[in-house]
Amino acid sequence: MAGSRNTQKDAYSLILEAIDVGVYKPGDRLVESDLAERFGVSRTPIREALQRLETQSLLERDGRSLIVASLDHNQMAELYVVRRELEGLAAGLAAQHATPEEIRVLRDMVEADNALVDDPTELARANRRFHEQIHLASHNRYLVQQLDLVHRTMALMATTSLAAEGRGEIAQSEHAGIVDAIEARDDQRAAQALKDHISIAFMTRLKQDANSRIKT
Amino acid sequence: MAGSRNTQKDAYSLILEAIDVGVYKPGDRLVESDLAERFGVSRTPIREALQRLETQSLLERDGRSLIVASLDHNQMAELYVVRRELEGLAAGLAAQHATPEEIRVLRDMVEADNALVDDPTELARANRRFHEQIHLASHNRYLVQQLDLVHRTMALMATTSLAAEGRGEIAQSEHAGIVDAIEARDDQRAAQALKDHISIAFMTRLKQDANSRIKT
DNA sequence: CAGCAGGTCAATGTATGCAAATGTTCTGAA
DNA sequence: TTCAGAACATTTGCATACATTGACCTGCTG
Repeated sequence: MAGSRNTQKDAYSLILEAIDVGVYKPGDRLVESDLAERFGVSRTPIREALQRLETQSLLERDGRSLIVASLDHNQMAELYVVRRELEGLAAGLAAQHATPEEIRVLRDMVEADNALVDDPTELARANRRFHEQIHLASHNRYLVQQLDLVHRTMALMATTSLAAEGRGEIAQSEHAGIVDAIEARDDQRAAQALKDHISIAFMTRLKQDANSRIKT
Repeated sequence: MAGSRNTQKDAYSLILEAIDVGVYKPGDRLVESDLAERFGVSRTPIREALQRLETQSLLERDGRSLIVASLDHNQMAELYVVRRELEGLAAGLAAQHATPEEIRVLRDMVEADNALVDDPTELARANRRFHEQIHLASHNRYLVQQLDLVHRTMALMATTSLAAEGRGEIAQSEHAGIVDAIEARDDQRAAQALKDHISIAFMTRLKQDANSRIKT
């Protein structure tokens, strides 16, 4: 009976979270009946959840069955190109449309997150919240939607670039610069700052990958 | 038995097409059992299709049931902002990564489409193919995916901007300019040309809407 | 006459059964 | 020993039956 924490969450969120946490890793096969049993529901809602995840390309077909999608180097590079552009757009729009309250929240977040620079896991979570706040400040629901998709896809990448030595501090100062630009209502600078931020994050990730390859 | 054109298409494509063609218009309620009967399948595949369409925000919930989403003025504006940016990115990437064959196909398309300037319906179809070809030429699967989403959402807008008087010819010359830039491998110019093209299309649509409002 | 309560009905959400397809393993022969 | 083929097991896809919930309609009461 230990596992019977029947939260009200639907199958979709449950599976998504399981992927996010790493219960299911890229390449793993997801069997409907297994999931149904694990979550204590029938196959029907599981099927629906799986199809939704497939349309978001978090899952992909391998023959007839579904496996957790994995990102090779090319896919990562392609994803970062799109992410860079969309995040840049979001920052620019945020500089134009964010309310004073939203900007204040961003500022507060940066300050609060300074305390987390030594905890990569928590920092990653905070980082996600920060970026999401910028997305919302763009006041463009389609942009928010598309960036959600991008970030969900990024969950397929094993590590966070914030785990890199010293990356936390630097990312924090970049965040501060982005908020400065938004506060100054300078959309060009905000967009550029966020694009640069993403580029650096990507480079950091590439270096991490290069290291882990050699270690293995 | 006339209606028994049992194409191999799945429920998802069938419903999508029905929305595209205008069988179901924004605001219409989609009832599972009706669709099941109409397409000669059970509710199960219909449900799955509906959920997929919902995650793509082509359908939205109204209470417990699903209706075809509709775009108000704000949503249209927001959508065009995102579209402009993504299409611009696609053109820039196409200028960098398109193969000579892909560029040749684009060039041929523009020439062939010159014959269609007086048939808005056909021109709209051709236009879609042209843009899709540019998306593919970007060689970025995530960008293609996101632009697919944008274009599907645009199906919710009633008219095509190509129906406007004289818009066909002008759009054609804009297309030619975009291909020129891609062929010259000038990604900046390609991106800007496509962005401008989208801006003009948006303005055209706004004017159309303004007219139809008064007429009504 | 208006508003509320109760009931009825229709549509959604869930479970389960069945058939078809796919992948796997075991056996037999070259 | 290896490869081919067939039987078998697993899993998906679809259909149908059942449960549940929300909406609407009617009738009663203030």
